[in-house]
Amino acid sequence: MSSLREENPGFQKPDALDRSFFARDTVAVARDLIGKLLVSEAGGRTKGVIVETEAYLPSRDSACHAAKHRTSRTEVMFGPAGFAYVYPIHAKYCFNIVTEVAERGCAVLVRAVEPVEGVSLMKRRRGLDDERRLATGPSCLCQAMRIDRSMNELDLTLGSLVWVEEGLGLNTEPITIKNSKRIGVTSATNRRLRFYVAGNRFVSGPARFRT
DNA sequence: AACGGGATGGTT
DNA sequence: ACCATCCCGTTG
Repeated sequence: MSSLREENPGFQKPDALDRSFFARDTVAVARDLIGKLLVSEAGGRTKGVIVETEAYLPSRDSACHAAKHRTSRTEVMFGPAGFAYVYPIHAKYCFNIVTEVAERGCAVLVRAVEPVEGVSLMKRRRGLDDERRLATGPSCLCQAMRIDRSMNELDLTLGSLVWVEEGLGLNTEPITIKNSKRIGVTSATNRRLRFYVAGNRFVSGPARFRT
């Protein structure tokens, strides 16, 4: 009886992207999230432009957590789109957004943002001054924006605590979105399911993964 | 209860 | 290339 799992169409902030955005093909959502704004009001407001994502597909994707078994950990992935799937790994966290229709088991991992608000807060949380490294990498992003396990199963379309907004892009220049193999994934490596802003310095991975 | 493997990230 | 660190799913 988790109230988080209920859909609340009447209470969403105008700014938050609605469920119809997330309830689409996972690759399309991963690609379209590039350039959008990720906002967190957990312990103070932080905001960043999404510059890197990865798609984890509902079928024939052995790297997707939901692929093998439906367990308590992956339960939220089988619910409606627009909910957060936050899971721990190596004593850190990764932030995902559930996609498509319920029962499929798929999501998009947000791997990096370019900080645009709450930079000093991010610096304090990360213990760093180097802006480039504040929210580059999925677990660094979570630490910078204070996203943790308590946000698992949060409805992001409510526009409360954590949500995604329409962005005007990184700057006035047109951006190029490129794709590559997913980082750290050892199976299903034939598919190019990682999307990133070409040449953006806030994208994670070695140099050849950022150009 | 015990075990092994990560959608990591920082260091060598 | 190595490994600290810890959660989770599986196996016994």
